[in-house]
Amino acid sequence: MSNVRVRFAPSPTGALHIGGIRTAFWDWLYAKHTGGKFILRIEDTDKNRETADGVQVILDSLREYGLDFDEGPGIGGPHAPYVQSERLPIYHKFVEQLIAEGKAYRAYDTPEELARMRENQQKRGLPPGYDRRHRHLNEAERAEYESTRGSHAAVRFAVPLEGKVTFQDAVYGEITVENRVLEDAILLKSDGYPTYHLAAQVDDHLMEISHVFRGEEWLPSAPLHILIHRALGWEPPIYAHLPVMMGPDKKKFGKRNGALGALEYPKQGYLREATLNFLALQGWSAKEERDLYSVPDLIEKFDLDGILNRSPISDPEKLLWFNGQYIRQLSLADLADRTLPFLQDAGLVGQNPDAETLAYIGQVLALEQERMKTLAEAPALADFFLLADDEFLFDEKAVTKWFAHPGVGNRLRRVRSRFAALETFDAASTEEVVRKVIEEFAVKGGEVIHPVRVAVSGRTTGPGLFETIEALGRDRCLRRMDRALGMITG
RNA sequence: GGCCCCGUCGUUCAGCGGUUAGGACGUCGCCCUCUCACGGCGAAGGCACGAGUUCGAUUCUCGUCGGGGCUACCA
Repeated sequence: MSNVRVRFAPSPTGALHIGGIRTAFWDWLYAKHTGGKFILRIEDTDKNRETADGVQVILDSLREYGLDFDEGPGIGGPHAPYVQSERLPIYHKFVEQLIAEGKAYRAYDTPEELARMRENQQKRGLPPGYDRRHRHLNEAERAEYESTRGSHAAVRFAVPLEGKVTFQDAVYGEITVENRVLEDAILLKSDGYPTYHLAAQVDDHLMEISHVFRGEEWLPSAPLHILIHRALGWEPPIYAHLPVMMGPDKKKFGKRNGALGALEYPKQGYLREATLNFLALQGWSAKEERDLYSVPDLIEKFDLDGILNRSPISDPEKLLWFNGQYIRQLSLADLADRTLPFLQDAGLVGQNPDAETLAYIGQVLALEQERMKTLAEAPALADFFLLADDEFLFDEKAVTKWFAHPGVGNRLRRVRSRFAALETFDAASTEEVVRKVIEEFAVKGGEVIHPVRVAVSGRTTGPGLFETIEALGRDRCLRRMDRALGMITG
């Protein structure tokens, strides 16, 4: 049994983006790898940014990717509650303790005063930051502020004025920061809610978190967090700051530069195992020349040592490649299960397909599997299989290219009548027919094969012609060829 | 501006003082072939720059340049 306890601590502010899934996945992997626990904690301390369905989106997203947690909202655990807004008294208690020990102080500044202060600093070319004006108020001043503004005071951390903080980050190595560059950060907001700075430290300690995986954007405030832990008399957890994933524009990957919400990827036809494989490699490496890893592989290989300290630029093409790889690995039954909803959404299959339809879909997908890069491409790839014989569309270019050749009508007519007379109608027998006709007319294979393909599918690309013909069946092929014959000019 | 982090093909990841600098995606070419795709083979393409240290630097140190993050009563 390991003592590793990692937590994923998102804020319920809307769509959990794909970077969040990467963090959660790495937490989960590390817990699985070490036999530790994975904890979910909701950091809802900013009621302004919170969305109504925020928590549900987080829960849904984690479930979508199979990232089950051992403790958290809904399932509880030894350190419940796991929602910060339900832990307010806990934070208040520690804030009181810090104030009593002179390690934090009440600050009465109004937002306007702070804005003015920053404005002045800017004007004078000084680095912006709280000037600690309320840190050393005398008794009379404090009493005065307390009586006039006491009800909306904030509590700030009294950063030691001298010294420095040194710590070992699991990813970035030794980090040293001088205390004097640190701010007297707000611990408790005037609305009674704690800031991340306080709440996360208190909870990480109380929940016995051993390793904190979080974005690199937190690196600058890590020393502050360590100072807070120490002020409370606690040993800080091990920090592993993760390189931020970047978009194609080399900016933090987000909605603005192409990142989709975690739940959007499956909707667009991406397989969870492909997305996870891709995400695992966004800033982590097993230090070998390999790309394809199953989730069990990753559980076995994932370690702190492989986490890189430079930000990867997310490449959508690579994700697409992963997806194609995983689609091809799918069993036919699994592929059909997962693709059916896309076919239904496109109106190509009804809501309750019968066994015969399901079998046909399986047959069709077997032919299209190797050319699908996402599940969402299935309708466009396979519509001609599923649409009625007089309904599927003929590609205009295909028609002008192949139906105008001299003699094409005669060749097609002969194929059609031979097809009609065939005893068994399958890929082998129809190919034999077509080859024979090619021979009889003494033309190049394409002069027969391509027009037949366009006739039965309406297009020039797709699975092998004879497999297509077999899947379609004789009746549909004959009707389609008749329809095509009506369009032929050559 | 200040503080912090980073710098190997277009992208990504190996390399950890001596290598023809390797794999993958993408690109291009060839093969397979009824098309498309899959698959196979091959090609182009990189150590940001400058000083040091060293017999020898992609690898160690410093500087320059470049990129990123932070600088809220948001996380």
